[in-house]
Parts: sequence; C-alpha cells; structure tokens
Amino acid sequence: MIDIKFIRENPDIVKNACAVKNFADNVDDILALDKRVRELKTITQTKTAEKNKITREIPTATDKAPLIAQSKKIGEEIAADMAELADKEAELNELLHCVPQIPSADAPIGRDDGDNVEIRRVGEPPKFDFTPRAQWDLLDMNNWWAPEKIGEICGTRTYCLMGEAAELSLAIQTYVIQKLISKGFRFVECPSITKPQTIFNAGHFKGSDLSVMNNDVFMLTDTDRCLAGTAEIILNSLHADEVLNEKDLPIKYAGFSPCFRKEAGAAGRDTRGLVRFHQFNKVEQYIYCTPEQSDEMHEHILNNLCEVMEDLELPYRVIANCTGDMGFNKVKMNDVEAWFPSENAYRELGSCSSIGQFQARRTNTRYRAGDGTLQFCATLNNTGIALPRALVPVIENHQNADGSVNIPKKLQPLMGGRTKIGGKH
RNA sequence: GGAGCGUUGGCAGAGUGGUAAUGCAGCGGAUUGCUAAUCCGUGACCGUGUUAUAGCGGUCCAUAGGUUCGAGUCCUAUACGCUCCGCCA
Repeated sequence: MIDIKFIRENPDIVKNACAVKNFADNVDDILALDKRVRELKTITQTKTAEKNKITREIPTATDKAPLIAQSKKIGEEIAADMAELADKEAELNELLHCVPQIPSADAPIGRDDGDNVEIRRVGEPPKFDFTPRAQWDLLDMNNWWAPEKIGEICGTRTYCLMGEAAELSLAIQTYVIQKLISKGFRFVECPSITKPQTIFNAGHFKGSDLSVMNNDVFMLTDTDRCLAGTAEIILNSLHADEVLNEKDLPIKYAGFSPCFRKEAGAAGRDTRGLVRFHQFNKVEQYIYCTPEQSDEMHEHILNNLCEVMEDLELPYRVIANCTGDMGFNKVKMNDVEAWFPSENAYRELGSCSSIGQFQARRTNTRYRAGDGTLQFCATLNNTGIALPRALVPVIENHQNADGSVNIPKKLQPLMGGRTKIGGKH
C-alpha cells in the first residue's frame, strides 16, 4: 500500500498513477477522510489525557468517589467519539488499500498489453529444412504425455509429463535452481497451502475484502486455507513484522513451489499443449533490498532470466510492460518472451517486477538503516523458470526431422550425458 | 484428534490490578588515544508542533472482545509456537 503521508504531500502524483494504471481515483475522498480522522484523533486524545490525569490521582486521593464519577463521565464522552473515529478510519483504510503503486517514470504509458514496448531481441528464430512439428505432435509421437486420459481422470487444464519429457522438465528446474544458488540465492522449498491473508499481503489484489480473490484463487472447502498461485506469496511474507539489518541486504531467495490458479479469465485460451494449467511448477526469484538497491536488483534478476533463456538456447525478447498492463502493485515490469515456432510468435515465459515498498508496507517488513532509522524494504520478483510451459519452446526450437529433440548443452549433464531424446529409436 | 505449557522492544529477559525493570546490539554524543575501551543519551507507531529539531499528548506487552475509575497482570474466544500422547509418508 501507499503511505498516507505521501498521498497528503503528493496528491497529483497519486491521481496520475490511478489514471495511467486504470484504477479509480479516490484521492479527494481519502484526503477528506484523513482530515476528519485527524480531527477526531485530536479530540479523543485530548479527552483521554484529561481522563488519565484524573485516574492517576485516584490511588492517593482521600475522597475517591468524585474522581471516579468524573473519570467515568469522560470515559462515556470518549466512547462516542471513538465510534465515529473507528468508522472513518475503516473507511479510510479501505480506500487506501485501493490506491495502486506509483509506476516508474520510465515505464511506458498505455492502456493494455497492446501498448507494451519491445526493448531488445536476442537470438534468431530457427530455420528448419523440414516441416517443424507443433508441441502436441512432438509430445504425441514420443509418447511424452497423455492429455485425453488425464483430462478424463483429473479434469480440464491438468497435464502429465511422461518419460524423457518428465526427465527434461525436472532437469530444467534443477538447472535453474543450481544456477541461482551459485549466484547467492537461498533455495526455499515453499508450501502451496496458505492463508488468504498471506495472498492479500502480496498486494496483487486491491481493497480489504478477501473475497475478491475467490475468482482467481482456489479456496479449500471447510478450511481457512487456499492454494497459492506462486511462491512469491510465501517469500513475500517470510520476514513479516521483522526488522532486518541493512548490512544483510540484499537478501535473495530462489523459491520452488507447485502453483495453483483458477485461470478464470482465460476460458478457451491455450487449451491445447503445455502452456496454461490449474497446477504447474515454478522456480521464483525474490529479493529484499533497500529502495536504493532496487533498480540494480531489477537488472540482476532480469539478467538471470535472460541467461536462463540463453542457456536453454532459446530466441527471446524483453518487453517493457506499460502502466495499464503492469498491475496494481508494481513500479515497473519486464516480461521475457521466448520464441514459439508453432505460433510464429514470442510468448511469455517470465515476468520481472519491481514492487518498491508496496508489499513491505503490507507485511510490515523493515530494515534498520545505517543512520539508525527504520525503513520499509523494497521487494522484487521474477520468474526463474516455469514448467511445463518452458518445455514448449525447448522442444519446438530444438526438434529434428525425425521428431527427436536436441538437449541444450548446459542441460546434458543433468540428462545423463544424452545429447538428444525422442525420435525413432 | 487429546493433554499441558508458552507468546513483553532488533535480541535476551523481569514484571501476581495503580505511569513497562535491566542487559546486549544498533544509532547519536562526550572523553581517552595504539585500533579498542569508558561514560551519557536513545523502544515502535500515531496526533500536534517545527524550515528541521525539541517539546506536548495518545496508543502499543500474540490477536479480538470483556470486567474495572484504572489491565502486561483478571475473564472469554482465536491464532501461532513448544512438549507429551495418538495417527502417519
């Protein structure tokens, strides 16, 4: 969430942020409520001070009765004002939770993903001297999945990988985890079951009403738990209510977890192949740092994902997501998209986000700065790799005429030294 | 699932109805000057105030209620942790 003091002092910046991110602008209502809340605080606090003064005289007074009566009377007056204060504060809080994060000045302004900007392109889409197969044909002919069977027994938007494809998926995850560990990330195997409040604290949803997430998040019936859509949720709360030491920052985590999403807004999209499921696996990069370190860390974790693309020998591009596409809690966002030959298009494999102090304010994660003061941490996150989606460009880009798939060099040690899988044996 | 114990500042840790001890760390200051020590100050959040400080006031002892003139302390519920029992990959 955004600091009320910042809104007081910079209402125009906040109004502009609401406009370019397509969120309702409640700034004027917030400022009016804030003014009234402060008035009520002054009134109740003055009366409370008066009451405290009398209460403190009671133990030593010879005639206690009149003091007790007076204290009781002031107490009743305070209760009336407190009721209005509580109402107004709740109202103010609700509006504050609907104020989006201020986007970075260098983020492109735009309405939706049509206004995103490509900032660089690395590698060339492969040229095949045969008719390349789409992912589903490669998977079928190599017996690497069983979509009809799994659909029948588990329902839509589920998948299974079999044989060498399952091995390759695990090898990619292991490769990325080891790479991140070597770059100073602490590996965390995260739970997927969590409390709704934990999801809310990651700041993807606006407002204070937890039921807004029911559309996107699987709730577990007859419990107070739900399933997290990403390890970011857990990593974001790992230091909630703690005070970190500035000298320990940045703290870098590589989280791994199964991820669960309803995909309610994607009905009919990507129903074939390995792109979009209710459950998938993801390695996630997550950073705690000072606001001053944030831009450098953004480049660091973006670069890590780009390196993974290069290690997987995939043509890819980096996108600067526009203000309207980046979401509620973000300062800036860069999607990394790999080349999907079957779609003749680049498609998202990862998303790198700077959150500023927005999440840390919700989780109350602070650090003791060099000057002794307390500050909210800045947080960032990026995909490490997501499976099985990442398998699609790997098998499509590296396929051979016989339906076999060349294994990228860096993965070969994790595949028992094999250089290719599948095809006619 | 059952029983017991616990939750106080960054950390450790006192506090049995009347203004939350103390130690360590961090930060600020003073002093000494062989690289460290000694002394003093300093909890967080909010309101008010200030160019900025200071000052003044309020709140905070896991969370939410309750009793009371007054609650860290008494009562109720919940969350989390630990120990033991049961079950279990």
